Amino acid sequence: MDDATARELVLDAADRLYYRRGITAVGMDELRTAAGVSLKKTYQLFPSKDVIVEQVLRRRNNAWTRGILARAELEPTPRGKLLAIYDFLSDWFVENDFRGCAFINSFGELGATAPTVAQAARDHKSSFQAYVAALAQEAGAPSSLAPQLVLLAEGAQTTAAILGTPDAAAHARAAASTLIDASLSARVVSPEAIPAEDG
Amino acid sequence: MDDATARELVLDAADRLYYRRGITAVGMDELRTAAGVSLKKTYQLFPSKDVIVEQVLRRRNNAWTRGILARAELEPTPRGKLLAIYDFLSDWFVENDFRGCAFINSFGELGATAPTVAQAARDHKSSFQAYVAALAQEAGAPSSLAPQLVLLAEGAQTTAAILGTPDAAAHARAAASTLIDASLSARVVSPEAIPAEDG
DNA sequence: TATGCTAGAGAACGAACGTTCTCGATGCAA
DNA sequence: TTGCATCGAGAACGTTCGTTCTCTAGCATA
Repeated sequence: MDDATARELVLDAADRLYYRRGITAVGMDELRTAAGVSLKKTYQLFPSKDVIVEQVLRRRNNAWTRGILARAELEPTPRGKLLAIYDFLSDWFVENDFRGCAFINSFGELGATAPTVAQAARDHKSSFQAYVAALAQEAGAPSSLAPQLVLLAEGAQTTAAILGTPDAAAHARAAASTLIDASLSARVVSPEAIPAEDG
Repeated sequence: MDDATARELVLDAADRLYYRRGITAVGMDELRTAAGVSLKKTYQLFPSKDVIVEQVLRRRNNAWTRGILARAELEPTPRGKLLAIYDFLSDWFVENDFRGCAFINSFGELGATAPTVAQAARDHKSSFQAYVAALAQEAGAPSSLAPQLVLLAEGAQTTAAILGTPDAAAHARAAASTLIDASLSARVVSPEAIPAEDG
């Protein structure tokens, strides 16, 4: 078996199992069985379980970013791209194996004892914050809007996970829409942001 | 030593240690040392670690409810009581040992494998939802408001925990204020909700 | 066919867990 | 003082974990 494909098999299985049951609850033996890669080979490819966890989280972050961007591309306006975040969440929440945000979960599980896990969660959340902030600025909103929209997205993820209510995404979307409108109507419009009128 | 005080010592220490480092990371030996109660006595008072976890979460829920209600009592209006939630969060986030919502954390850690933990998290979150819904109704807001305010509170807790940014509470409060105002100005006013005017 | 080499299955190891057991010290009633 | 019940400290037990080691089967090459 190719090393690259073995690596992928391990990370695929680890992502699935860790997300479903938690990181601590899944031992290397179970991971090996699920991945179909021998324990020896697994330890040749990854020096320790910690490294597997780290790489799983990095892959999750990439997948999240790709998903958000793909949804945003369907929308022409910054406002639409911002609201697309909650459409992305809505699709995610109704998936059968949805169990909340992997970064929030792993932070709760290991954040206090595993610095790399805590750092991965921070990186993920702050890159999401930066993305929302850039879009909000494009939309001409004051800088206070972005952190508010982020809170709605984060709250929707934990609420949908714990209470099992996928409609948290719709509530978040409606609130976001209200906040965007309020921030745009209240802003001080800079001259160059006013579109030129023809005629 | 009295049984009741021993029980309290164990639960106090368990609450502190579990919250700081996670439930799985704290063994019974460390708990016994921190509580100053012998292992034998601990197992006389609690049949298993699971039961300790369960009672710790119940106590946390009670403390949360008391804290929220105490803050609300300072405010005369339903609107003020709703915003008091975020003032409560603000005070909490700047505490030295703040590490997020214990229910979100323990759900992420054990929710998938320990049904009683998942249930405790659900109970906590749904009782908070009911509290916010009652206040929103008192304020005369449509039923769509409460879930939105809840998302802000949940998002603020995870964001403040992971990113270490206590200002998440202020962002949530500002957003809540906007959402409350928007929902009240847009509502269909029932006749008896209009205050009588003198003169 | 003989010989290295590789790789997989799973045994083995040391540590840590939750829980139980042992044993010596202590306190109190008679 | 003696006998007895209780209690704390920590050893012990069985299990599980992450990680390493052993052993055997298969395979390519001479």
